[in-house]
Amino acid sequence: MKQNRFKRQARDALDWYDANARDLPWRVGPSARAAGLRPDPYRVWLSEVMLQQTTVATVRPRFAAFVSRWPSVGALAAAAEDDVFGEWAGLGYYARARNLHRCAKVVASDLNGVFPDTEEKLLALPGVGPYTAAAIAAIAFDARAIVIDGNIERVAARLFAIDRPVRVAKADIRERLDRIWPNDRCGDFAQSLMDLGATICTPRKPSCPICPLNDHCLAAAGDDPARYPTKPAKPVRPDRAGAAWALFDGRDRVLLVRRPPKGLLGGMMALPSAGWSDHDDAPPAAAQWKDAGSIEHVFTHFRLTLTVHAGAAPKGMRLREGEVWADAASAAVPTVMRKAIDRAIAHRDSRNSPSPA
DNA sequence: TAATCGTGGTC
DNA sequence: TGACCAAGATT
Repeated sequence: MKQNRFKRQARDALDWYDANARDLPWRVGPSARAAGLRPDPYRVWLSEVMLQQTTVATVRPRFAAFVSRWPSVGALAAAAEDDVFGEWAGLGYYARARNLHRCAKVVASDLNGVFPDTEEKLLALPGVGPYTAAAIAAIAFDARAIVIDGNIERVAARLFAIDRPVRVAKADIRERLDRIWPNDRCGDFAQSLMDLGATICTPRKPSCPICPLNDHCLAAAGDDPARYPTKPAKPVRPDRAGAAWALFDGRDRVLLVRRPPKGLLGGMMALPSAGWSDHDDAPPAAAQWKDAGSIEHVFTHFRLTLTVHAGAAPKGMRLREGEVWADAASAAVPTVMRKAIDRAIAHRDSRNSPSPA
């Protein structure tokens, strides 16, 4: 297929994409794409939100679970917020789950269930920032939007040999990308650069010899393509410590409370805990607390050592406001809380049936 | 603007 | 083992 309407960089990337695009559940296949079929905006939006700072491998099964349970934006909008949080548990960045549900409600109620087809309107939706707005516009609607994610930023920094840190070179990168960006197949071009970044133009040890953009790449012409993009040094991660209390009833259930709607683990169910975030819970009432050991967890900006206390609920105990009993082994909670609950369960079981040393 | 916000995989 | 990294948004 001749594609003379494209600049050479775009033509080469698109040709490569036509032969090598990753098969992903939120995309349409090559034959459907050739027939002019576009992907479902709902699925594009959902995948883009899930993929924010999250790997394809992690998203794949979660995306399948979401679209199976909620096949349309209307279905998602009609869901209970708690069910959305439950499906999101373990995915991280929990503000995304809240904004996802808010966005679904806006689209379903105010926009008749139809996603906007322009960057500007998409940008107004909750949880949709500059990247996601451009990605949806380009991929779902083939609008001419310049899509810049971490992959494309890296590919561009190498293609144009941009020496300054990407933080300060953002406008320059956008300008240079604009010059080679096609006027149609914008979504495919964006995804071609993302696939290139994920499979060939990787952060470490890029496979320049097999790259379709090798002939155009200023970094590849130099002696160390991997030195682009330049990144500032990361700040050190401080240590924090706290306590969590796992109160069990007699039937393998554990007491959970809901975290405040904003901030760390916002809106998610969790063990009562204190001392490590800006929110402290009071310890529940137990006849006696036993030290169940501790767990470690690494967040984006600190490391946490959480001391876990395990106890049994007093007979006839009544739940206070916001407290619930949940099956300890299967409760939908953030990973740090899953570790803590598992630690408490292990402690309880080791006490009940000591294993041989 | 810079800080905040999770988690799992890789080398 | 620890540092880096992944289809960023919000305030």
